[in-house]
Amino acid sequence: MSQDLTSPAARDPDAPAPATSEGVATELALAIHEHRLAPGTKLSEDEVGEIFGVSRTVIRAAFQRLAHDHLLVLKRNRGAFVAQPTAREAREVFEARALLEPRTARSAAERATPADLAALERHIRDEHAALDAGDTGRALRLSGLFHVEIARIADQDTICEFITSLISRSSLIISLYWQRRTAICESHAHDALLRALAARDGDQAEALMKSHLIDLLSSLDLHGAPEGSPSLRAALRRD
Amino acid sequence: MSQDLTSPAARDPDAPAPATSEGVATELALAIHEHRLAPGTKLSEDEVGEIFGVSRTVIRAAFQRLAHDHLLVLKRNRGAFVAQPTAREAREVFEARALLEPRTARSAAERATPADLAALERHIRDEHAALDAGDTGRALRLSGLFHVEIARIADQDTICEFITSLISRSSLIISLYWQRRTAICESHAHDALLRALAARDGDQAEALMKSHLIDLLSSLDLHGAPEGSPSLRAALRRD
DNA sequence: GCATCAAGAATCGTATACACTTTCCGATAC
DNA sequence: GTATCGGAAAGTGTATACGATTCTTGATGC
Repeated sequence: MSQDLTSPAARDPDAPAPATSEGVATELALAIHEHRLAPGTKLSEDEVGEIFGVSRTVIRAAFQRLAHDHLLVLKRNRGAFVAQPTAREAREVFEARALLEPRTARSAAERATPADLAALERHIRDEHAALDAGDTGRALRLSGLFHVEIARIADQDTICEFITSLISRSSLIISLYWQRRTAICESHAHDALLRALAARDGDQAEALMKSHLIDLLSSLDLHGAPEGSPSLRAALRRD
Repeated sequence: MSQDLTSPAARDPDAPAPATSEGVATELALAIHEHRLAPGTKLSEDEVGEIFGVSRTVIRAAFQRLAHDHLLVLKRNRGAFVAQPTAREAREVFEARALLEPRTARSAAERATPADLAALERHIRDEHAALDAGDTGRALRLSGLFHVEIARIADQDTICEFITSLISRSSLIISLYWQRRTAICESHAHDALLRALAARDGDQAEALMKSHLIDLLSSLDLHGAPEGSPSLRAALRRD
């Protein structure tokens, strides 16, 4: 429906087919994160099932998983829609990140191995490359993965899971509320974080992460209506 | 299987039937929280479906939801088992609670209305009553609900959701690792928290919550093998 | 007597079928 | 011309059926 899940860019031709609910969920999450599926888009079970070559049973399981992560909203007897976070929800997500991520960055600084640091550096390089190539969707996703990687380094699975979920939602939030005028992306903040981690400086890593999150939140415009096409359509169709 | 989901105590006879996956999930979660379903117990789809009078389709959805909350563990082609949190997982859950709950208690202190305080007081009364009645399962569940209620008062849905999930897991953890010798339950800590909230004292609420969580964690025995029947059974049956 | 292996039963994974709800669209009344 | 009502179409909710995997159990060989 309107979005091209079938295009070569959306589905890797090498991968034969996910065929599993987890695979479908991952694929759909990727499409949402990279903004190929716009907030408010309705996902039909039949249609998605046909695209992935599986029955509605598998699709429904994938939808349920994504709904639990707040990437989709399920409306009984009406279907699944890509979530449209409200301004309030956006503030709450960043509030939660502010509670979790700074302390996690400190732990990461204390535990990071050379391999970890190399992985982070690679993330930053990829992010810059995507930006230069003009692929902002991919750049934003990689930017989020940088945060997830830090949480992983901290070696706290439970907190890492929460942070992963929050960053996943942040991706949607940014696509709705990002102010284009601040074109200078936050890459420098990630560079500084990496340096703090490499220096094993927990204090600085915590402080940097804290201010980075504040910067991120302040770069959003949470006062006006959400950006993009959905605002009009959603208003008219009252979903 | 072994546990009595069919007993009057397990299923309210007044309620005709949940019939929905959410209802089944709630009912099963309650049974796990009150330790009527022991960690490691296998839940058969057919059996649970027959008990609740619905098909496996509904049951599977409920299982998936509970697995996402770490109350169940799904093993492909083998079935659903009540989770058995490891000592490491227990530490992680309390680590996450330590990051989230103190600051949330502060917010709650700043926002609590008289109605909120009354609800908290009621929770404490119910908890004491359950303890006096010897129903420790119910008492522990109410003790957890006290924390959830504080998160709800803080009016942060996202964080509240995380805390709810963490407390849900804590219930399982406590059932596995609780040391019986500390019989004096934590009721006094809740009383003190309530007083801090009533006094609008955010600083004290935050401090009290922090120390309360430390006390809780230290009352667990995370060194030996998990308590209760599962330890032996699990060792023999190597799940 | 013990281990190994195979056939059967039990259970899960997926697809399909049917019932019910929602939505859409056209006809009718005002 | 507008609003309201009714029926058809589309889509979701649930149950059932069938294939695949795992577990059990009894027989066989060493």
